[in-house]
Amino acid sequence: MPVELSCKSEYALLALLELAAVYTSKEPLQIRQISAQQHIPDRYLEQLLATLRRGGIVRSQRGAKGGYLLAREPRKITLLEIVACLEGFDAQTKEQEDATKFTKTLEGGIIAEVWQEADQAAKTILQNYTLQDLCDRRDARQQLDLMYYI
Amino acid sequence: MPVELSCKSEYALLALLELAAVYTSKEPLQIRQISAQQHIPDRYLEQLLATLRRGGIVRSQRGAKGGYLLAREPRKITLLEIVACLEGFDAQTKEQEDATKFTKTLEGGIIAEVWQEADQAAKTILQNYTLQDLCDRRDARQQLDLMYYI
DNA sequence: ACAAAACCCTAGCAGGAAACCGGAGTATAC
DNA sequence: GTATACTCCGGTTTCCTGCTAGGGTTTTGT
Repeated sequence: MPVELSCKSEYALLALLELAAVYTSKEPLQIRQISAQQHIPDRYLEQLLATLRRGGIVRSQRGAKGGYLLAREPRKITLLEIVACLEGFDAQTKEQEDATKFTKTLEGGIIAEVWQEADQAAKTILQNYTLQDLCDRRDARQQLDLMYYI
Repeated sequence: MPVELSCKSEYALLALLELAAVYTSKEPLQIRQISAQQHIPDRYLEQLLATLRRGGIVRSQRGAKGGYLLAREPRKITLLEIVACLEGFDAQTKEQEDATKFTKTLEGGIIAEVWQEADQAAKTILQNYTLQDLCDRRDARQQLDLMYYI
């Protein structure tokens, strides 16, 4: 299981899906609403949304009647961008880490190269999925479930 | 950095590279030799080699003049097999975990599917590399470094 | 102006996994 | 039979994740 889905990323994606669902209304969604809907600890979700805001993925409206909105349209937000924001690899930090950590020894460098290749393959998958894609897939699934129910 | 290289896997791969280098001699390599060569804590390496033995990747010779050997030729050992042995995902355990953990909610199921796709992409890379490939690449690199030195 | 609603920061804790160490036992070579 | 080296099992230390806590700041509604 090289690619692990952390609880953190899971929560963030669920929250972003909620925001994407109401994106066209331009109305902010509050932390309480999201946490209640998706069963996420609200104080924890607050931190995640703050991180996403600093990463330019959502923007916030302070004060009463405030809340969170997507910073861009769901089609313009890739899953890679989201996990990169949360897990905090700035593309520089990680390159340096992987490049310098074991390049001292020849074998270590070889191993790091292969791992980076596997990493790149996984990243490419996440790069090619947008929030909109997830919404579309959910809607399709929901439609399907409904048909089976009838 | 979806795909992380754990210290455990790194150590194991370095040790296996040492074993692969002397594979044709049929002579066992001792823990002390490997740990000294690659700067790995010997008592820890012992555990890793025990795991690899239970996974059928190396075999051991007890007693004086004992040590470890590869169970098969380096060409027949894939990197995926190695990390699967160490990280302990039996292909059953992980499938169940990913399938049941969040399929209760619709959104969670969608997310898990995408993650599994990314995971599969990374696994495929590791599946297509063998120990022999790493050895070959190391030898080529070594040759190159030597040419630059002269 | 004032209070309530909501976001904003920082610190810290509990649990568990990863990394590592030690001691007593067991098989093999000589 | 002794030295050598693996084997089993348990303990310790360190680190990270998920989560909680308590204060602060900004905005809205009246």
